[in-house]
Amino acid sequence: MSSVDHSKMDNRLNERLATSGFRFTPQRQHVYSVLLGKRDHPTVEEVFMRSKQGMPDISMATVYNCLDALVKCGLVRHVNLDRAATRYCPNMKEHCHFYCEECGGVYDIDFMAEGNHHGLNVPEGFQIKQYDISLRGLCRDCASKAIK
Amino acid sequence: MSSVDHSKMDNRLNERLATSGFRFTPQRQHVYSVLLGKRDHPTVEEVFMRSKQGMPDISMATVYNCLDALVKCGLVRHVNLDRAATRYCPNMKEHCHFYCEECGGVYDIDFMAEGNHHGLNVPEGFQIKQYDISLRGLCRDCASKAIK
DNA sequence: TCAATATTTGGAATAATTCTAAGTCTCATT
DNA sequence: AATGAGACTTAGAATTATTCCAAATATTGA
Repeated sequence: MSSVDHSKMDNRLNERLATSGFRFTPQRQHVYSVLLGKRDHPTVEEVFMRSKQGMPDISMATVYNCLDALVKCGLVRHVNLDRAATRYCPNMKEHCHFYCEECGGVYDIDFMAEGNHHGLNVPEGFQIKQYDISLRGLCRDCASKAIK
Repeated sequence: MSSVDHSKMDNRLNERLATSGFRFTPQRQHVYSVLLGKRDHPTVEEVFMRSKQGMPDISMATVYNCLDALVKCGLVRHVNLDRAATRYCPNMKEHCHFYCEECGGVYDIDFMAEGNHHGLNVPEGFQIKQYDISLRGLCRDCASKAIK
């Protein structure tokens, strides 16, 4: 038995894709399972390398396409931390990311009522030097145009 | 009289550069004044174009260098919102960024005790669809190595 | 099964960022 | 004021990330 429950994952994936108007394809299934398999916030390049192990003919363009579809249907988040390549994260629980300026590692940080840093459950020994909060959505003008 | 107080700005800039081990140069001064002049979160390309108006011989590499120096000495923040180019912001007050998915505009959002969205002063009519919080610093391993 | 259309593929094209080497400037020290 | 060391700027090449494109293929609903 693998670490990921495939039938359950596929149902979830199929449903989410469908409600966003996307089709269910082996490539999207595979890329999603790759993300679930190792939750280390890989770059597109890394997802591509890992995906090729089980699906040697998959192309880079398809990996981009799959990741975009997964983000658009709410199964994956994309994370922009520095000026380097975008990273991907299949953890959709409310959480934030800690980026280590020294080693480049990315860690998930949960929110907690009793967290040690204003509700953030920052692990012992981690030093926060800076934080950023960004919101996405529609500005007033675009929101009012969207209604019409 | 220009909209920016140059003597005051130069003092501030000179001091900050010096304490971070950087030199004060006309290019850094100019790039900083360009950022202060129009606070619309420009990309490097945009900063380059604007900088050339008052300093026609400045090069792209220098703009990158200047922006990096300004970020490192704490006068400017760099903002990564989507997969597009990095943007820059000279507002060092505590605030966060709102990115409009439709028009691509970027707006500063202040924190307020009486804010309407959990302490965020989101303007009337703006629709928040998603938010991201990211922290930067040192992870446990890198922090312990840094002490030695 | 069939048609319509979404997706995949590989490669080319574009865009963002970094690197390099040579010349120039700044600053501290004479 | 001259000098030397090192930081900075410049232009362009190189690299890296991402998007675009057109043809082939796969998926879905009728």
